[in-house]
Amino acid sequence: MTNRSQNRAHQRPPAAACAGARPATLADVARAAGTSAMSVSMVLNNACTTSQVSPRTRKRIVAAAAQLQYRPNLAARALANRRIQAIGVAAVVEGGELNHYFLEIFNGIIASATLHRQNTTVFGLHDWVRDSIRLRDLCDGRIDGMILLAPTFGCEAAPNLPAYVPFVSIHANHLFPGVVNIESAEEEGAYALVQHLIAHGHRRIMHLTGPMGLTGPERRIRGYLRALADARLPFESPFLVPAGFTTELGRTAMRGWLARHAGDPLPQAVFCANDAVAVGCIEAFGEVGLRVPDDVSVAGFDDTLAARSVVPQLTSVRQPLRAMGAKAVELLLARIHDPAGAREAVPDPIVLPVELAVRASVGTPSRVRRLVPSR
Amino acid sequence: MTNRSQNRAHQRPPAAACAGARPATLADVARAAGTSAMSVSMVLNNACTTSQVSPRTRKRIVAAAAQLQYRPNLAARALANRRIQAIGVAAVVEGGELNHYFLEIFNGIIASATLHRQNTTVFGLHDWVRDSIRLRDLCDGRIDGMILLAPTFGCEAAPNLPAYVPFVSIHANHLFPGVVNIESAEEEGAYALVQHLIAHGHRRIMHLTGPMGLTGPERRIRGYLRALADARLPFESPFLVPAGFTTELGRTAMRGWLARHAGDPLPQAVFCANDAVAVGCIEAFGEVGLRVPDDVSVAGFDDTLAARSVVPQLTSVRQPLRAMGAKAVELLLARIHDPAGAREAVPDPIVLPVELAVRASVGTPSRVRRLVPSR
DNA sequence: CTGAAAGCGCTTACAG
DNA sequence: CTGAAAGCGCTTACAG
Repeated sequence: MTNRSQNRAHQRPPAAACAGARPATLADVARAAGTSAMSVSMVLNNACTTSQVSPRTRKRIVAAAAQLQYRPNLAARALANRRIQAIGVAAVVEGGELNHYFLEIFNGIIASATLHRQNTTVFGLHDWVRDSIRLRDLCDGRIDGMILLAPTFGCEAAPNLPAYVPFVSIHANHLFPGVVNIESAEEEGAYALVQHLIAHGHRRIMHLTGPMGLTGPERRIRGYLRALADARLPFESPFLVPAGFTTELGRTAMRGWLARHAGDPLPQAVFCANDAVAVGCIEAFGEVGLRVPDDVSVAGFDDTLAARSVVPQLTSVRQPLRAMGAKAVELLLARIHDPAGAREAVPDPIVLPVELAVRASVGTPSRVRRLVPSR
Repeated sequence: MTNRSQNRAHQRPPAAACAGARPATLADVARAAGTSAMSVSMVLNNACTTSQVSPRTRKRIVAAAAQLQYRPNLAARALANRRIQAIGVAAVVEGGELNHYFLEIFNGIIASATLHRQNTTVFGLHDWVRDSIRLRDLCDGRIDGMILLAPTFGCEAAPNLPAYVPFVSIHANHLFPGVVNIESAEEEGAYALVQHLIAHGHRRIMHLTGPMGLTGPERRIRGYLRALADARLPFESPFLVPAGFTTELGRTAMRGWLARHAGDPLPQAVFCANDAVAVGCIEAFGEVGLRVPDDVSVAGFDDTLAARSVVPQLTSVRQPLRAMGAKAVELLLARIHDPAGAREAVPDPIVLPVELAVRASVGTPSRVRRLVPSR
């Protein structure tokens, strides 16, 4: 008995079905079945080389494997196969946390990955540009491919991605050569949402924007402007208010606007860059006694869990985040299996449709309201 | 040139810093530096065997490794070291999604794991008991240890965990021999919360419970009952309402109660089993025109993102979910590094303190309200 | 100071 | 039908 297995023997009080202190290897199974490791490997993998194994031997092998609770060692298998059956997911951890947006997409990724028997490894980055090297260092055999969640490299700082690992991005801010990007029809979604507000009779429609310089927020602004123009509503620049992508920033932006515009006519409806911002916006209105949707309508974007966790629930634009995650996994696996072929078959970027999620936070316009300056 | 590297050469249009179509190996670096693989391994790992390497050789090795963008292959390393530098996180995917509770704990796990340079692999299970075998099959070298998130095996169905992989659980429903469980002071939290409601003047306090048969919900009920008793408030059984752990179930439970008890005095405050339930509860009140906190106070539990994403924000019991995730990683790593030793040093279960998160959803009691039956 | 060699546990041509 | 052998890319005693 080696020193190693002695240590292991002490690891835990003898469990019920503890078949041994050390996992069984192929050689162990071969020995128990009175055959060679090769035959065991063939049988257990249903491999279909020229070689065949007799039913008798096969039966003995299966029995021995079950008896020893044999599980092929993943590291050894990965080394021999040059595939580790795992995909990576890289996302930026903002303010120490992965957010709702991540959670939704990740749910799609993990469902699809599990279906395809792939492991999913999550990498939390601090900053896309600064962690570009880490991204590259992660390509050391621990994953077969990687999904980049909303990467925001500028054109000037293209990521240094190795050529021998396939990448797929979701909501990338820029397109990278060789990396398929999965997007959604954000401009159309924003357009439809604002049109919806207009159909409810709203005329003075504010937009709290996302962070500037990013593709997503810009598309939402374009949809907003186009919907106003098509409805022949005037664009009023005080109604285009920079916010960000968090509840905090939404609250601050709306609060600030109310303070600066005391006495001015309030917006009848606010289209927010995402659901989190909408929540902050509703809070800011609440602070000055305005109720949603009675006094003012508010709408979000993304339709994350947050949209359904607010009272009233948010009218929002449903991005197919789960589907986007699942799609990313499928594209990635196609490339992993056929690095040369899968490339041309796919349009780049892939754009998935969005749809309006109509809920309670949008009502009909109330009479013109203003905040009394003294308040 | 082998067939394999030919394929790889076509994988992507020539990238800027593409150092080669195939990742460099230790042998490649050794060749470039004019030395042996062993010396390269020693230098790159700062290994401290008896062996030494001269500064000149060392310099050549470092230069060659950088030039070739050498990254040690993880699978090969894992095979040689019997450690793959990864931990697993197993959680049940309910209704196709990982929830807020998962997200919070996972944020703690990934932060700590990243700090310790460990990969984090997420396994989505459908059912603890049915997937018990899958859990075992995952222990095939792909992870060095595993964290079980809120496992709910009954005593009758103890999981079949292999002895050679360490496990740590968080909020386990039962304790397993050899698995440290990390908990939080849920009963005390519930007690403090109800005490808080009482201090605000509430007397008729309802509790919407979590799923029956689980430790967490039971502890919350005990805290609730004890707080009532200590304040010499009568326990009224219609005020102990079974719900569940989702917004849906919270809404349904509250709605149902209101329908069944039309004309009865309403609760002044509702203590909900978690934040999601509280959101559902607020919605149900909203449907019959009752406002929170003006007409009725509502409090949650857990203090997940949901608690801060509702308007009004929820008074809740803050569970240190992030800290629990981080703690789990640390305990697990201690066991991985010292399977024999780390065991006794640690109390089991570990109980972390909770604290009250006071927000806007709890106010002072309004006069006695009843719903008109006709409504 | 340096390197040849064995071994980690698999897979896969290849030769009986 | 069956198995000995080489190889995947590392690490680590061990012998110069």
